[in-house]
Amino acid sequence: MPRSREQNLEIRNQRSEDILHAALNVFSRRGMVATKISDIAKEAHLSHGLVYHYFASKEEIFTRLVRRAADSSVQIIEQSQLQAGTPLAKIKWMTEQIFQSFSEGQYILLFLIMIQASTSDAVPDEVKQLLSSPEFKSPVSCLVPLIVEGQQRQEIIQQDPVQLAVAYYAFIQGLAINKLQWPQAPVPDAELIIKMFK
Amino acid sequence: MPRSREQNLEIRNQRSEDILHAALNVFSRRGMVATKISDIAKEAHLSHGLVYHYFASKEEIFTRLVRRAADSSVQIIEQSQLQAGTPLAKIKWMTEQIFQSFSEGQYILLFLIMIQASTSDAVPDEVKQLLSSPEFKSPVSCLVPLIVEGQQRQEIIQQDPVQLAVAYYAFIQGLAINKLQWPQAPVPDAELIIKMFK
DNA sequence: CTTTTGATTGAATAACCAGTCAATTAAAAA
DNA sequence: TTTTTAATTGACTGGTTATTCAATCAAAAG
Repeated sequence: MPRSREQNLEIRNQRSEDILHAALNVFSRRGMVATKISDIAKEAHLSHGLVYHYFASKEEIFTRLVRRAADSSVQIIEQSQLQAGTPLAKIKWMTEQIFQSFSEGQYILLFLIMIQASTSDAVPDEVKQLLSSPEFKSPVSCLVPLIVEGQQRQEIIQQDPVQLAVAYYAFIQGLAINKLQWPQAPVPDAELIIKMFK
Repeated sequence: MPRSREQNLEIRNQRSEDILHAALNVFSRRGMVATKISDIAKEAHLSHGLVYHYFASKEEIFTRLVRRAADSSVQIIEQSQLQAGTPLAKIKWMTEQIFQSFSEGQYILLFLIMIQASTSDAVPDEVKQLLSSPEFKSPVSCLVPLIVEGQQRQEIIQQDPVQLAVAYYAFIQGLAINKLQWPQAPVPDAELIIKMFK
């Protein structure tokens, strides 16, 4: 008798997780196109044939990771909305969460995948559709209402809220990229970025 | 009789400039690896064979653009040093120059090439050597002395100058990337980023 | 130890693309 | 118009990599 259904399921979950994890590491450093399936297989310590047993293509793997990255960012934003306190306090809390995750190691890679996805023309069509679909909430558009509320309470400077949100998000993206370039460089204090709202 | 030496020289200069210009556009949107020589040729309205008449390889073209980008950034930094005024005023002037160039259109693409060059593992070895060579001055290391001077004059907040420089540069990089994603989004005022030093 | 089933492998194939080169074209001047 | 020379073209070659698939392996249970 062979393995039970559950045992096989567990193996499959484990393997596909291994592959996604390996792919995240390689994609974030080399980009999707420059990454060979054999690079992913090597990183995950398995054969390239097995990668195709679990995923139809390199593009499917990339798309899965973009989905995951989008989910993560939504999660962080939603959690910050649930925090008690003023809008600015929520933004600060969110910033601290993001900075903390930058120092840990997997969320920042998802962040970098997201930057690739939204920056490069050389991504799968499915990714382009995902990012331009109405249900995809960009961090900038999520941030704007919070900023407006803070401005009504006079705790945030009176400036174009979209511009402030763009600047905030640009800063975060820039720090993520910097972290990739110099992993040992310290992440600044959340207060430094919050200053732009005052 | 054929064309004169000068006429041919002019044609060659023009063509190689066409190719570099086209390559800059395509590279910045698709990345080096995802860009085919035929993409560059199409963008420049000439045949792919001609690209090889002027350049030995795709990598040579990319490396040339990275050199150009490095030169541009050095130029802006040096110009800012020549400005009259306090260190913070110099930084502000530099920021304004950079923001202005972001709205124009070719310098920002060089900036994006530089980000690719320093972020991706999939760049030619020559680029890696260039960026790690001692004569290459990174913007961060150029900025640190200026920040230290500003701190001595009490016009810049007393914080780790490297961290401030990293944050400043991250912000600039992030804005460049944002501009690629949403070209119509307004570039913020230089004063917004200067706040972090106060 | 044998059987069963699905995970796993890697040789084989197919598609793509960088880079080459023989042939063509275009411009200038005789 | 003809000649000369260098720019320009695009069919072709070689190497690389995505993807397939027939064969093998490994674990569980009788």
